[in-house]
Amino acid sequence: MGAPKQKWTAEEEAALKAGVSKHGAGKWQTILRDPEYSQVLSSRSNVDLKDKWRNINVTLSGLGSREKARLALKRNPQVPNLDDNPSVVNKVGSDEKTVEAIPVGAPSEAVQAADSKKTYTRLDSLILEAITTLKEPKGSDRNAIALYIEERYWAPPNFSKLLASKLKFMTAHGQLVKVKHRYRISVSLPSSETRRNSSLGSKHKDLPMPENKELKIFTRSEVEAELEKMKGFSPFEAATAAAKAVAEAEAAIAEAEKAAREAEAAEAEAEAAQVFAAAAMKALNCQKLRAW
DNA sequence: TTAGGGTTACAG
DNA sequence: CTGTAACCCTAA
Repeated sequence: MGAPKQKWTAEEEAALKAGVSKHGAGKWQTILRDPEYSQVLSSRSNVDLKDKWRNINVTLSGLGSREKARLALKRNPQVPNLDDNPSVVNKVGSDEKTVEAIPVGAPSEAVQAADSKKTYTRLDSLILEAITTLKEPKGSDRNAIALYIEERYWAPPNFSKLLASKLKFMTAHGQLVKVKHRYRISVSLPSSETRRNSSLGSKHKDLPMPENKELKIFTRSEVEAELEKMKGFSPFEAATAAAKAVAEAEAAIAEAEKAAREAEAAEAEAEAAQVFAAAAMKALNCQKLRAW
């Protein structure tokens, strides 16, 4: 009667996915309580979150005739809407500031959403989420984890390499348990301790836990949501949002590179951060030029 | 509160 | 008419 159907927006979906990445699937109340998401999801209940998450999963794995197209796109960058202009795609990592020409005087109210949506997600969280969601009694193998993340999120071309090194690292630190090519989540949560085995002795110098560093990983929905919002904005507003996003991406790169110097295990992550950031810049630039 | 099963509304 | 997504109900 009064309420026809409240379809989920891209923003809401993005918030949900981000929430699941951080708090884990099933912690709907926790996600809803998180001030970062409560704003976007204010009109949703915990049950709504649960249902939506189920829908996403069902559609993705259960071969909905609709998602088959998605599966086929695998390697293809997302956002089917705005097709990439081959003319603009290059020049990502190295040179830069394609955004310098952008007037930054635009009102900040436009970027409020970008502000609240801190998309800093750790690859660790994604891996844990994958294992948690897959719920395989014996654990999930690398391929299953990779497929999960690739389908649900946004994976770079060299993701396989990155994932392998990450899994190895997490296993070495006791976060994961590897048995016959299958990974399970270690019993105790990350908060406890990192099993500093003194008996091992050797030159082990108590690493500063490279895991503390945060990686910026966009989910498909997050990127889509951002672009969708920009479509409705004026060119100035869109440009401001794009500049902000690129700035964040560059910050993420700097962060990752710095960490890479401190811990050799972070090398792959620094590389990944560049790929993610590059793709984001490409997408945002493309949209920006369109609106301009 | 959450996980499932089931129902209704809407789009193709 | 069929499939999908939001919504609803109930058991654990």
